[in-house]
Amino acid sequence: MDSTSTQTKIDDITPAEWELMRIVWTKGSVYSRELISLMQQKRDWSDSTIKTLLRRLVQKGLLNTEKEDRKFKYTAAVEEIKAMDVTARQLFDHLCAMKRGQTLVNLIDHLELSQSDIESLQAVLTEKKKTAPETVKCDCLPEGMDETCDCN
Amino acid sequence: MDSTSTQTKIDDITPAEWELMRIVWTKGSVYSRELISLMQQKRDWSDSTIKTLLRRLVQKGLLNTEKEDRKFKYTAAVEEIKAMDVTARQLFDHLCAMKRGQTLVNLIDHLELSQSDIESLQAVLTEKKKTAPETVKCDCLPEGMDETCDCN
DNA sequence: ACTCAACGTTTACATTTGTCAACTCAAAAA
DNA sequence: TTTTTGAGTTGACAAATGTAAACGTTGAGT
Repeated sequence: MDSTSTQTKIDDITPAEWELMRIVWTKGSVYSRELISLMQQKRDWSDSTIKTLLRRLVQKGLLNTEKEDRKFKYTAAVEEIKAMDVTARQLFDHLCAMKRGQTLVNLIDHLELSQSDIESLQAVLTEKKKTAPETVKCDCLPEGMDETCDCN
Repeated sequence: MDSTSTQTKIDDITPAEWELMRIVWTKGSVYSRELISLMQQKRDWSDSTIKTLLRRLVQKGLLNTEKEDRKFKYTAAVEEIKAMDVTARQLFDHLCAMKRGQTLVNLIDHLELSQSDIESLQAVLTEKKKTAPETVKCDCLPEGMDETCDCN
């Protein structure tokens, strides 16, 4: 992956970068100055730090810049929902397949969701239930070694 | 945080470390040899690499060791579900509060869940719906700046 | 025309993470 | 007893990440 590559590394957003991306996604497009001041109201980061993060985000293909006067206007190069989906899936890939459901239950129990979020979730679950398997096997051990799994 | 600290860094499990932890959690307790051979059936990592990861996991307080003969028996120092929960919450903390529901919908749609997982999810949702707010506000911008939010 | 403030660019540096090779020791085998 | 081998320990190193100072350029104000 050379520096000329404009490959989007959507699956590689660091925590610090998420914070900036959220602002960009929410505002649609922002100038660095605005970004910096908004960011500094949430985190105690220096201007420099933020500029560096911005530069890296552009390199990673997550932000686009448009020169306007002397300054740059930043806009997201990837959809917020897309980034969220990729990241969430990535995380769940690390979890034992057998325990993903429980993790979701705990997560949902902990999150604040709106009435309509809940309705959408119920809808997708109803649909999913029609073809859901009776059980999902643990996939923590190498292929063909499932018998050894002590999963409770 | 000095090296003598045995503080459990449960919120700081790297991808490579997850792979090892999964094996430990699934098997309950394992000797490094077994761990290494199981791991090598999934990843092309050298013995050394795995030993290093193991060492770091012990340092982080995620694995416990028990000397038996010359070798160590490794056991998880934290519960799998606990680690999963913490990690999942951490991830969702990075996402716009307003779009967490949609992300969950997409995630659930993509995961393979068992009948009972789905039932548990439906149960928790039914319960949650009773007190769920009508809407959840975007929390991407600094406090008191919500009005500026362009969230769709 | 001169100076300063605002922006972007370069450098820098400590940590963390992914990956290993080399080394030490004692148990096991020859 | 000498050798081999399996386990754990050290040292290394590059890339990624968090953080930030210093520097260069140019438009705006004096």
